[in-house]
Amino acid sequence: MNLSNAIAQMITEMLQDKSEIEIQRNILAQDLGCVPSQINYVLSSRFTPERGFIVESRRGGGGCIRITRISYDKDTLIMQVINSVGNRTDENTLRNHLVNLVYHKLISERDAALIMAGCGDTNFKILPAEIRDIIRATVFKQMLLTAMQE
Amino acid sequence: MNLSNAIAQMITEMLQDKSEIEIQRNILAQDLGCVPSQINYVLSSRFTPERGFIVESRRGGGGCIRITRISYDKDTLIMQVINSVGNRTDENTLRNHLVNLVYHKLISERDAALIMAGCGDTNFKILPAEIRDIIRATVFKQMLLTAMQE
DNA sequence: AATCAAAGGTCAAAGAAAGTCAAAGTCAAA
DNA sequence: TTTGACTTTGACTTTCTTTGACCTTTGATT
Repeated sequence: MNLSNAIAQMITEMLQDKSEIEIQRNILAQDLGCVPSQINYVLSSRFTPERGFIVESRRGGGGCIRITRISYDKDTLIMQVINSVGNRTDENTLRNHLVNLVYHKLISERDAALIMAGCGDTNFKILPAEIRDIIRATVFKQMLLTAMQE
Repeated sequence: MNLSNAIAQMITEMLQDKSEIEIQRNILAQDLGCVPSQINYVLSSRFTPERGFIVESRRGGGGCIRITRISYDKDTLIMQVINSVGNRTDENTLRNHLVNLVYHKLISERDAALIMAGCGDTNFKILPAEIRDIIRATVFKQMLLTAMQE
């Protein structure tokens, strides 16, 4: 496992029973033995809005980074996801959405796996990249809506 | 025996008592004394959906290749379907396959609906017809295998 | 106000995987 | 013997990660 995943896991654990934590970037980096900017990398690659997080920060003395898990109104989360997907989306963003949907128990892990299988980049290898993202978005929305029925 | 067969056999052995392994391409290649891209060749020529495998990968630091095997002695009909689909298929044929699979209780109606949602012609409207059938077949096989994982 | 130290932020380069593709090699069948 | 399928190889590409130099913001001190 690489460093970034370890950091992400640690942060996730800190968030286990709270909906919000505050960390000090330099301290965390020192504890982990990595450079401070690596924390930023982890946050921007994994604690994204698609996965249901808000990240805020304050600089200067006493500064810190606050990571908040967004709580959604379930009825509208689906529509928000579909909206934010729009008519094109890449594989990673989609995976993030799915992680979030599963977390909020709007779809099962199984359905998520099935959807991911249908939307993975390998399926669209023969298509030019721009078209891939369009097809992916279409397939995704169709499947998601189907998964939501009943 | 040629190199590719040897590599395939080695991977098969690694999968003997697990249903899933993760390998590092460069390391395996080095162990075997072959160029890394040969691993890709073996995977794409032998560890295909038709033979009951799912192959996924991550690039970058800490990246790896995951190979999942579907236990196919048990699921013979599934494999027959996947094989008969081949690399292109139209929507109607697919629907018939799904009806048949549901009838034999090899997949749930729900899974069938999800798969159909992912493979329907509307999703591929913007693609030329020949390509549609190719993408559809790929998506279908991928999803069907995923649905089979317990 | 001016300054300073203590945060955190940005960005680009280097590193670490895996993927792609086409050229060249092999070998059996027609 | 020519052809065509399958294999081998390596140069080049893409994606993700790690690192470090430099920048900006903020609160405290003078």
